[in-house]
Amino acid sequence: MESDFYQNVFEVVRQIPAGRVTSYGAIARYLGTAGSSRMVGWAMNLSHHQQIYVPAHRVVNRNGLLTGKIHFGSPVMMQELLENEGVAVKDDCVTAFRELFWDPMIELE
DNA sequence: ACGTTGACCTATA
DNA sequence: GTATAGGCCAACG
Repeated sequence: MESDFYQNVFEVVRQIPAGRVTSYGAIARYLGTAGSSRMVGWAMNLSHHQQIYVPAHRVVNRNGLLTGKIHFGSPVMMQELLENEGVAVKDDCVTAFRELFWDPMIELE
């Protein structure tokens, strides 16, 4: 099924442990849609429509920048959520992003 | 139906 | 290491 792509994205994002962050490209690559990372972003956009809660705040871009904070309703909500989970965020960027990076291809293998 | 936009990434200069 | 260009597929107007 084609829509499985989104469901898979939501599932992977849901598997992200608290205090951890990942990138759209990592998920896209894990799903085999490497190069089309934008689709992951669209999936996140639909995540708000999902009945289940999707920790989209744990998903950031390759630079660790909170690009999608605007889509959370409040630009500070995403940062607050991350800080609440123990993720240090400065200037809308994850400080220890490299340390907190969670790769589904490695973690989930 | 066509054109533009978008929560991005990789490559080249 | 920074800057610019291209590519990707789907949804919105």
